[in-house]
Amino acid sequence: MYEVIPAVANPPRHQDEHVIYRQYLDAVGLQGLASAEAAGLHTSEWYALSLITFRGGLSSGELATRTGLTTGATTRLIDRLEKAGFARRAADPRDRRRVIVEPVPDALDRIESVVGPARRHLAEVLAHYTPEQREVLFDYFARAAPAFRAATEEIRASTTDSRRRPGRKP
Amino acid sequence: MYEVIPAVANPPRHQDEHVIYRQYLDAVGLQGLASAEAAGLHTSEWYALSLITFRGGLSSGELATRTGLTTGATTRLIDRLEKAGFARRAADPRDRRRVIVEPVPDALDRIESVVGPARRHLAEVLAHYTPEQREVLFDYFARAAPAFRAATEEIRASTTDSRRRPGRKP
DNA sequence: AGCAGTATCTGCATCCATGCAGCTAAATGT
DNA sequence: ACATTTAGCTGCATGGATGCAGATACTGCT
Repeated sequence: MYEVIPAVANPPRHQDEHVIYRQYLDAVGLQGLASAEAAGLHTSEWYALSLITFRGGLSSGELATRTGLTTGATTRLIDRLEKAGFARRAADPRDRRRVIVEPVPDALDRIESVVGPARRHLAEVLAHYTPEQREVLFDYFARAAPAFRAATEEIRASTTDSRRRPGRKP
Repeated sequence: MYEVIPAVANPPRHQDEHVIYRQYLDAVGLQGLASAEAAGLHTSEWYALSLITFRGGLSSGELATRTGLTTGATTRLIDRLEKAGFARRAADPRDRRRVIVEPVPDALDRIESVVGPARRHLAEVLAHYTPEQREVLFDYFARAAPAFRAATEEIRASTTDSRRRPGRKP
């Protein structure tokens, strides 16, 4: 993550930070996974829901592109999200072929209510910083989010080869 | 997450922080997901690998408990991790029935090398804080990780009912 | 030694997400 | 008007993860 920084000085602290950060990211990731599962969402559904929530709405095709699924699979994915009440389809007035997938706010809150209680641990952690320190933390959160999104895009872009589905036959 | 704090004063900033934090967590989660996929890992595999990596090694049974899978499914899971080179089985000298699953360090580094480049975005973000500010940030990372792990456990514990596999029938 | 309990593995069946290919509706270009 | 392209949906087939139940190997107790 930041071994990019000139390695000239590589004091023990550096290594510590690396490990700490890695474990932190891992912990956040697992918590997200558990949350998704608690909401009854599979990975791709959670991923898709995040995307449409962040953008406020996405067309089926855009979603297909972003997730890397075929349009057919995406249709099914939207079906599932819709059935579970997390998203709904809306018509695009500009282009009547298109389908805009929107998040359903109530359902999102529903997730939050499932996950919220457990997150009091986080609240406790955040609570014991001074206002100035919180300032720093939230500055980081605000800056890091786009950075993570950029990293995600790069990682996904490089994963078109998908070692997981090797030429499965003609 | 921290709406637990007395809601008496609920200034706009509060709401902002909430949104910022949520989007941040989401971004981190998606990045993790993308990383896992880039490494050719499915959700449960990634989850399991994180667990054994954090603990340095876990028995098959413990892994089954933690993941919520049956022992049979866990065997298969370990098979896949082993085949992919991310973990290996080791004998427990104390109890020869048991199998200890250990992470393979090289494979972990392999993941890091796939994901690392994209994370330079994060490095850039972290780089522009002063040492004092970094101190605060890493203090948070170190404290938040266990908090997330605790939250994860609670969430999973409450998800035994799994609305996803409704009485599927004899 | 024998017996009960425990840890893991294996065979079988099932479920479900996904790819693929063809289809219809709508937009766009000539 | 007609042809072409684009967006999304549906039928069919496949693969892979998982549960379940029984098999096997080992431990610990008596």
